[in-house]
Amino acid sequence: MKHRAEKDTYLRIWRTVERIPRGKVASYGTIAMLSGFPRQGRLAGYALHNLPGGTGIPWHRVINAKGKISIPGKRGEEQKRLLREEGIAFTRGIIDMGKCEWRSGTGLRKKK
DNA sequence: CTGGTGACCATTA
DNA sequence: TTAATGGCCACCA
Repeated sequence: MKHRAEKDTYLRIWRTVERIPRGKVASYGTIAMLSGFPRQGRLAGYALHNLPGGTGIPWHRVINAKGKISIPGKRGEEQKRLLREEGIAFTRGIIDMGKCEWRSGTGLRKKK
């Protein structure tokens, strides 16, 4: 095996998503940052879009920075349903960040 | 190589 | 408040 460098990028993101605890959510940008790619939320989205099924990775715990679901179509509806089952509250289709946003420790936070 | 697209984000007006 | 713009990376034709 030789070339696998590209997939490695996705694997990193998938691994980070796997770390999200139940009942919490994280934005694409956060996932990218924790994976070692600051300001590359697009990659997180791309990686999850290419996420194969049956991996057990909680892809539904990843949303955009606005606290909403970025996935169009049926897949998005399914995500909303899964999040509700985990106790995530939706207010007018928006998740209460700051309450449900996952932090990988006390050292990480959003700054303004 | 070039250009376009995407489950994004922060800044600016 | 909403819109528009730039940036950043990976993939595809």
